[in-house]
Amino acid sequence: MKVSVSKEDHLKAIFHLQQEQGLVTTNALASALRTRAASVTDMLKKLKEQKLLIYERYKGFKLTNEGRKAAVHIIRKHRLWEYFLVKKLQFGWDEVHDIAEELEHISSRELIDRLDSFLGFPESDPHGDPIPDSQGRLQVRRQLSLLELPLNKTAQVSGIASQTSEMLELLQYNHIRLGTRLEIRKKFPFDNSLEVKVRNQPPVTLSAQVAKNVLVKDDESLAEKR
Amino acid sequence: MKVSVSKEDHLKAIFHLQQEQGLVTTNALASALRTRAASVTDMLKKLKEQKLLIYERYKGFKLTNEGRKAAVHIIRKHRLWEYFLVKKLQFGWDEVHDIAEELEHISSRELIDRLDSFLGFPESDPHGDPIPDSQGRLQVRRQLSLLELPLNKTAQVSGIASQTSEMLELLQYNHIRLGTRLEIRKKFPFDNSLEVKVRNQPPVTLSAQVAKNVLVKDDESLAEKR
DNA sequence: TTTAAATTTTAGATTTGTCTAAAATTTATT
DNA sequence: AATAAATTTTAGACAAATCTAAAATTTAAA
Repeated sequence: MKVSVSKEDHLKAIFHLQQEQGLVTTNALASALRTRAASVTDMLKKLKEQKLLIYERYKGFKLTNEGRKAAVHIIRKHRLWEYFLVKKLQFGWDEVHDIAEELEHISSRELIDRLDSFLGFPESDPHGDPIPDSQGRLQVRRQLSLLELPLNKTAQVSGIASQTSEMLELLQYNHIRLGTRLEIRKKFPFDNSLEVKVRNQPPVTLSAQVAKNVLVKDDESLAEKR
Repeated sequence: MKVSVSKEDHLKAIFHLQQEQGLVTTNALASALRTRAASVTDMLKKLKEQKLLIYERYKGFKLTNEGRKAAVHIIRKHRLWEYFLVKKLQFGWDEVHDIAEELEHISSRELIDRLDSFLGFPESDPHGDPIPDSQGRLQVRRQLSLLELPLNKTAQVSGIASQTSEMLELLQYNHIRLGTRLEIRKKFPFDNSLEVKVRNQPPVTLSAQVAKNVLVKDDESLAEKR
């Protein structure tokens, strides 16, 4: 039985939700894929039949090893194509997602491995997300609070813990939002405040209270996944 | 209404058969696409509805201007990707067809125009077939026998009319096969034999009997198509 | 020009992926 | 614990692309 485009989309979405939320629900998956819960259920059964998913009705589901491997390979393709589009074809990093969304379904493994080599085995895509290698190894970047981030390690904002509008305004003012890459230049033990540097911006100081609520993913945790 | 992958395959096949055979029949199309005549009929109706095809039952069919334009664009994509695969990813020219067959269905026009530019606006793909430009202009190369090819005009072997094993052995020995580029250096009126030059090979002499059965496409007929 | 053969089309089925509406099940709340 | 609310699944329908078998039409041959 084939792994269709739609099945690949489901695998990928399940993988991402598993990473972000831990557990995945039918509804969450449906809304991530902009489809209906009933359609998701249908697909879950098919993926189960292909042993890509462990699934029991009403009891939740998660990827098998094989399913995870398939998902990681799709992510590898997506990110390599994004890198290609930006670095070789001069697209802006914000223009490439939809095109990569199509390219990721091209099946040839040989193609992808050669593309990888042609691009010089890049480690992360234009958005800073790590590119799995040809063995399916993916650097995992765990989420931590900005307070815990070591000095001078670049990281990417991956979440805001407490979203009061006052806090968002403050972050906005300092050019910090989801996806922003930044690093800590200085830590002040007196009040645990931090000096933070964002690319193309002057350094800014954040209080511990704010920093605690800014979640980031560091770029270099080399934990091996799968 | 969308133009699905399958519709694109049909448009492309119709275009190619139109070029080679002049008229296209339901059966010929079915066999080119390895499908059944009934399925082709179904698709013809859909293409007609989208005004990509002029079609009346039992009376044959041909592409409209719009249909031809769509077909040429798919061919453009196919050939640019082939060029990319061979020139940038170091694939052999004989390994790229199936991969390009998938890539040609990626929809972004922007992508293709940038790819074209990245590749330096190549004029023909690794098999020597001309690449349509972004306006859909396509150099047409007509097929002729090697006997009719003018002196010192490069051409590419596009077919062997009579495929006896003796003849194929002779051609093999002289490094001539499908896709080989060659030109005629000398014509001997006495017996109509020819001296032929293949790149990286010493010149060889072919009898008229052989030359008559070697079909080539010359590189320079600049007739404009659509 | 009738008949036979080949081609093409229609009719009806099948598969895949999707949907809505209703039923089943689980989770949360009095 | 009983009921309400939310979630998930089933049942049944639909569109797209395909198929087989039979019917319609055209072409070729006797």
